[in-house]
Amino acid sequence: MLDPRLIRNELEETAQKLLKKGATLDTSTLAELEAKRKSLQVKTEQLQSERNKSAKSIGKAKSQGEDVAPLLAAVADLGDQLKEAEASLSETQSALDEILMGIPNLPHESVPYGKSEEDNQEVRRWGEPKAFAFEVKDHVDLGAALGLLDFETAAKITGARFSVMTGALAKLHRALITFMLNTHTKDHGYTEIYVPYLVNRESLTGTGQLPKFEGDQFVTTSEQGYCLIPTAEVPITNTMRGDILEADALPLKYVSHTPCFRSEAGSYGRDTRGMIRQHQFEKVEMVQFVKPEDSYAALDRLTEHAETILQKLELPYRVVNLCGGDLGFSAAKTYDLEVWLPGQDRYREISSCSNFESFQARRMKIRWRNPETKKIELLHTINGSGLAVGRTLVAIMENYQDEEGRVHVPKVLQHYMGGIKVLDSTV
RNA sequence: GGAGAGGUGGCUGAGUGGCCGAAAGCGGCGGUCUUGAAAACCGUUGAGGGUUUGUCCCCUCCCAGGGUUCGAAUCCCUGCCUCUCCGCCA
Repeated sequence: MLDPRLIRNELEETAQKLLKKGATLDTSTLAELEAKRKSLQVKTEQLQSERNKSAKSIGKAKSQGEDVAPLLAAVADLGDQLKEAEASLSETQSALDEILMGIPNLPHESVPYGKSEEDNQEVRRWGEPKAFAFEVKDHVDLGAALGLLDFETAAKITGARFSVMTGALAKLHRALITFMLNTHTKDHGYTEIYVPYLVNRESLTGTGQLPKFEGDQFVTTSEQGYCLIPTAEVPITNTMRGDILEADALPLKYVSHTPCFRSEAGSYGRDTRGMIRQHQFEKVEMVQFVKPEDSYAALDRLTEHAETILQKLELPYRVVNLCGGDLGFSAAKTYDLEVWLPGQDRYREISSCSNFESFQARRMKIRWRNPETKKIELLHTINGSGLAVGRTLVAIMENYQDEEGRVHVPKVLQHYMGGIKVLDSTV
């Protein structure tokens, strides 16, 4: 959520900034509602004050044994007036809140202008896409030939956009998770955390998936209406919901492996082949709670932490600064890591590292005591994938294939694989 | 699933209709003392919002949402959560 003060005092400038993100504000409706809220609030508080005063004097009179009947008569209709005023105030306030909760975060000034993926700005590249002396296969063909990756069976069990992995491929998938978690906990100072995979609606509202993106979630029909997490960002960030953190506890850095569930509504026909876009996938996620002044430096560090995984796996990638139009709802700035996929002859997103500034913290009331101002202030949240495990597996399969259709195991993963160095039809 | 107890400020914990935004203790902060520190003593210390930018006033908040009442932390209803015992279970 944006600071309501921006809507009150800097409405036009805010609307202007949101254009970069491709969002338009209905400024006249907002201004109207805000004016209404103001007058209703003043009126309501006046009535409340009156009620408090009269209640107090009645109490005093009663304790002195005076006749309170005339006093009671004087406030007879106050209750109804107050009830009415409170009702219209809360009505106006919720109308305002509903709009406010649907306004995306403002983009940081360093975010480039643009409408889509095409306009993202390449920041840097690492590694050189390998030149293959043979016709490369994509991961689907490689996996099928090895007999380790099976989409038909997944479709039978469940439906489209699911996969079944067996044997050494399933093991490699698991090895990746352990490798990533170990790297972030040992080398990058993150605390591993295990969280629920079903969350309530407050949590999804806190990080920004609700109310606007209900259609993207898998909602259960349980009594509580729990939702499957679309990313570990949701449960991890919400661990601190409503908390006030001490300055010396910051930054807090958490890493977690969870499955992620996404309905992929609206992506029909995109990436229908293979494991790139699934309803269920594993992800290792890093989340940090940081002081506002540190958040952009922390975003750079966190992005590097994600890059480290790709570098250790020796997978070529590039970093892009997302343009305004491609930026997510809650993000002020996002770096995407895109890994080279020989099967597609292009770079594909494998991690998304974002600074949300105080946008999520305001929704969740996550605050800290600032020793300098001696005040309680909102902190900043940042997070990033480190990495999307399924896509990393795809990248390994395609980048480490050989002419015989075998897949070599990256050096850093070999000791997680119990000595298996090559995935061929015998493993 | 059955039975019971309970949710109060950073923490512990008192408060069963008005004098309660809330005792007391701990913690935090400031001070006295001290070469410095500790101890002791004194003082201070919740959050959000409105109005105003005048620390002057006002409002809201004692799990959440309703209700009763002139007046609710306190009474009633619903929900959520925690704890104890029994049952069941990975």
